[in-house]
Amino acid sequence: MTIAKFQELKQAERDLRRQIILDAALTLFAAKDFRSVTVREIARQAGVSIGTIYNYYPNLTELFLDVFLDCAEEITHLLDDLAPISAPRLETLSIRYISYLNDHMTFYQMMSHFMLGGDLSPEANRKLDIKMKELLNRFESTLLEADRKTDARLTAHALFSALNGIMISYARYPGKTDADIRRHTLRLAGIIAAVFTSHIAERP
Amino acid sequence: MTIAKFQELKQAERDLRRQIILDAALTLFAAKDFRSVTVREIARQAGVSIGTIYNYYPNLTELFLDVFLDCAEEITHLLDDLAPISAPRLETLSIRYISYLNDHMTFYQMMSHFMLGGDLSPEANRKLDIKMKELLNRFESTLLEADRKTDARLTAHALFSALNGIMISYARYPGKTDADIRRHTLRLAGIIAAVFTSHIAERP
Amino acid sequence: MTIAKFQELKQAERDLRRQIILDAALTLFAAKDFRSVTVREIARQAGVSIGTIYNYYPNLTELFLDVFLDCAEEITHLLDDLAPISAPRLETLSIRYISYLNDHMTFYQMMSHFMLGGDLSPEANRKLDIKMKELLNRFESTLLEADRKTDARLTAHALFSALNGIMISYARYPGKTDADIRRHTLRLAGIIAAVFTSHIAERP
Amino acid sequence: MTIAKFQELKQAERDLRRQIILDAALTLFAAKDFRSVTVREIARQAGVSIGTIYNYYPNLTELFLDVFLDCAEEITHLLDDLAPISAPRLETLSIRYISYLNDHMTFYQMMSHFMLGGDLSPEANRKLDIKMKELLNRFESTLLEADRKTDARLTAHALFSALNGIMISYARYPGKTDADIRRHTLRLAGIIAAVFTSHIAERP
DNA sequence: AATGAATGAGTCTTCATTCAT
DNA sequence: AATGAATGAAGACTCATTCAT
Repeated sequence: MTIAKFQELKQAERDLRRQIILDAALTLFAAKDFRSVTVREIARQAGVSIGTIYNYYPNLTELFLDVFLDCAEEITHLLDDLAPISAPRLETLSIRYISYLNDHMTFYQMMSHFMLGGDLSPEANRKLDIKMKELLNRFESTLLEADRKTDARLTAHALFSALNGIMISYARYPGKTDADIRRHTLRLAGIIAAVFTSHIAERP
Repeated sequence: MTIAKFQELKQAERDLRRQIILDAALTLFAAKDFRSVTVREIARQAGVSIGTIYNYYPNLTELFLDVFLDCAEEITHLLDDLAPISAPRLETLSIRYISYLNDHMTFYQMMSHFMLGGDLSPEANRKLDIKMKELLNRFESTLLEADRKTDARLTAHALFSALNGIMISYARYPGKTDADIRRHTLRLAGIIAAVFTSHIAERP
Repeated sequence: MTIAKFQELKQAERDLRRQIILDAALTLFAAKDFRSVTVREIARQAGVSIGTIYNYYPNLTELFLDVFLDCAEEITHLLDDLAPISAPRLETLSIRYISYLNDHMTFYQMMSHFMLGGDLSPEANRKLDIKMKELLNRFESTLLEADRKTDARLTAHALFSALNGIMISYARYPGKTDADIRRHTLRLAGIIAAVFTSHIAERP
Repeated sequence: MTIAKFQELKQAERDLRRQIILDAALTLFAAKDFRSVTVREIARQAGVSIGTIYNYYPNLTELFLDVFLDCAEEITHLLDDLAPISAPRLETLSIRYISYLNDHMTFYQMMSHFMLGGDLSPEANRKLDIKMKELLNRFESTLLEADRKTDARLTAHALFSALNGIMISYARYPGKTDADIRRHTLRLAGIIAAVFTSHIAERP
């Protein structure tokens, strides 16, 4: 029993340090393109040695992936809490998603990185796929709640895609402030939500 | 007069070599992630020296950007030729755009790279903005043709975004072949086109 | 008395664990170059922690040396058992020695490592010298038995050298199997033994 | 014609710099175990940048191998010049070989390294084999000159082995100076030569 | 204008060793 | 005495860019 407790504490400490490393990485990502962040920087920011980083992750890519997965989980939960909310579900969902992306551009950059190019280990690939599927599920279930007649899966894919495209198209806008961009991307999210909502509603 | 001719030829030669370099880069991009292509590789593929490349471009980024701009121009023209086509304009536009992206993943990767992170010179930024606006214009004009009452500009942004998001979401799909991905992404393009079309039509 | 017993057991346990570590190292050496074997690997193979290894050895080099000394002792004893054997002593000795080297390339690699380069502590050096001398003694005594008139010490050195050189020259042979190499090295051992035997016999 | 000259000079310059790098490496090897010499050190010693080293060699191993091959060629030629020398050929050959090894311990260490463990590319392996065979040929031809009846090839292998073993056995000798070691190893070389010579002579 | 060798800062990663528990 | 996470110095190697020819 005591030993079990000890093990538990050990694990808790390990989890904590892992979290410290993740947070350090995330902090750095906020300041610059995540691809240009080095192990040394992360180590310094986390207040641990370089070796420790490799004690928790086999390589940088896996660390980056973990940051991504953490974010994916966070946004997934945020969309979960949507459930009790009443009316225009699609709009709330869309707004919330795009709002998150505005606040976490790194997440979006990583999504682009891993979904388009990233050479991941099979195991890492599996983890990525699972998390992406979970995220997608929130869109699907929200659509099902809005209209049970729709082919939810496919429409969910379309909606998910549509929202994801907003940032790639407008995260960068000549001479606009972050606030401008947020306003514009949220407006687009609203339009897309409206378009999909009307599409569903229109069905007899 | 003779001198003018000489200058002209000189310029033609220069343009040709520049095109050779661009083609070499594009060829390499077809085989691997553009971020991992080196100057040396491009030089070898183009049959010129490294120095020559720097004679045409101040740095690698500008060369990459030029490849991107070339592709942007190409797809813009492809969407132009749509004009004479009658009926379901939105669908044709969407299918054609996504079809191009399937064939030119590098273009899409670069769009993601430059739109999200790329540190470009002001001049490069300007060129990028112009080309992106031209591309966007095709979406806007197509929408206007479909329905003059819509707030075309904003809806065009939404549609453009929606389509762009397809690739980031599904260019990579666990255990699917390129053909599978093409089929799925084109289907999603169709759905998005349909959704936008029905949205427009429904207006009184 | 009881305390003495306790101490004795303690020591026995210590010796056992030390042996376990040595065996683990030897097992790993069978699979790969000993210089590329890490403490971590040895620890895992032995089923002990890294710290424990440093409890028995001040550093990796001393552990490697201990493995080497163990092997040296083993081969020395193998050559000892030669005593009762009658006739062509030199040949039997040579064959047996080279046969051992074929089976324990690590021993040979270590001999090369420690004899040529290894920076050892004075204490370690002393241990190495003693064991090498013991091994050499077997060659000397065998020579003396074969012919009491020879300057056995020097000829023993020459024979020992001659045999040692076989492996460095032919342990690696382009496109040959282990069996081929064993056959060839044993044949060379035979020749060298014959050469030395005839040299001794020829004396008036 | 002029262009040819130009190319020739270019190549000469390249060869020269390559030689400078090789010499730098050899100089460092004289002071410490060649396995502990770093790229940085070689670059500094050669007065070139790290990058330049990699401009001439794909990796450190190939550079080390080249140093080895150069030495192998050198000693091979030294043994060649033996030809005009009259009588006790085997002894002269042996003495000269061991003398060279005393002066070039690095060569011997490398031989041990590459022959026992070194992971080389197939191409590198081929080069190594060729040079070793050339070296071995000198022993074979010397033996043939000494006695045409012997199975020269095999005896050459045995002699070559026997000499090679001298250094691994006595390059390091407790409390002896370099001069002592040289004296002892040369004496052993003499004995081995004598043993082989008498073996050959004794044949009817 | 074309060439391509030289540059070297900067990267990730390894691994023997330490030491608090 | 056993543990094993933390350490961080050190290494090999890359590659965009420069510049003398």
